[in-house]
Amino acid sequence: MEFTSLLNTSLDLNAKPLRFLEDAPPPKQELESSSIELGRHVTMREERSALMEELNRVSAENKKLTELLTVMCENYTELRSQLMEQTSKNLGGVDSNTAASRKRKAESSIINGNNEGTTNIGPSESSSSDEDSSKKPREEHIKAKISRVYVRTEASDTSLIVKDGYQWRKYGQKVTRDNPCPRAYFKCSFAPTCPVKKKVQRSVEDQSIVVATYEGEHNHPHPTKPETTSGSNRSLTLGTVPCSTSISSSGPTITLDLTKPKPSHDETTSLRGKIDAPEIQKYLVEQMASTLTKDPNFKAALAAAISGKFLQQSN
DNA sequence: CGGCTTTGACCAGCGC
DNA sequence: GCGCTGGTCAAAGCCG
Repeated sequence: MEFTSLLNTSLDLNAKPLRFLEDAPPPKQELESSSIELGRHVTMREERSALMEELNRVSAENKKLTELLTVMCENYTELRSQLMEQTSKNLGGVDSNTAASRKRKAESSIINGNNEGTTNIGPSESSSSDEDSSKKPREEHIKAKISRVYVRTEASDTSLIVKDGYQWRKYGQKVTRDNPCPRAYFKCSFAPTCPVKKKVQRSVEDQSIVVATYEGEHNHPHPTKPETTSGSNRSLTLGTVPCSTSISSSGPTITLDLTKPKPSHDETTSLRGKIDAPEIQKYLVEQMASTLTKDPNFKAALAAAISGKFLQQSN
């Protein structure tokens, strides 16, 4: 998703820190000398009021950022739903042979270096696509249909259920060699002919993260009503809006996936109210922070921006 | 009673 | 060829 086309995500480091440096009371030594110069006219009350003012400004900015995040999520939701509709229109029928056939070799080449075995949660595990980009077009066809979703749940929650709005039927569970946590296999049961499969397994390194791997594309519209997976409410979601971070197979893009279950027209409006709930906002911020801090690209960009600002300031 | 989950058995790919 | 492994099948049991 092209968030950058919707929002200016550049780091505006001038916003807080520099203004803070300008407005905030000077360091202790300077404060002493300046207070001497000013004849001790700077009272503690003035200092406090300045701090309060700064605090209010930061709070307002925080609120503004929260609203920005909400808008961003809504835009993403809308775009994704549009994409899903277009995809379902263009791909009315999906080649079921590729989904049904046992293609362990091709699959392992796709999954290798991704999450299998290493289970690195972060952008370094961008999926497979880069490694195999020089290989056969058939693999490109397959990889286009494989996506990965990371969902943070409680580590104590042993259920491998990821609510995404679709209806899934569990057809198997297996303990794999690389991961002591069992892997669950699901088929889409919303439409009998739907070839989509889903594998759900906990991450080795962080058991609070559940990795859901989707294979294939739904050949039916998204259920209008949010479905509870397998009729169970055991999965950890926030009300009816399961929030998850997802890393698509098409690249290392990190997205905040709020489309599961995808809201319908009237639900889109109600989504705003759900997102406005404090617990949702808190969770969103946590998810965002978690995702961003795990992204080396973000860290590098942040470090470059900060160092750049320091250099600029020193000059 | 229908749909779902569980779980052991089976199958196929892969490496040695 | 054999063993290991991941993926799937299908019977049995559970549940609303």
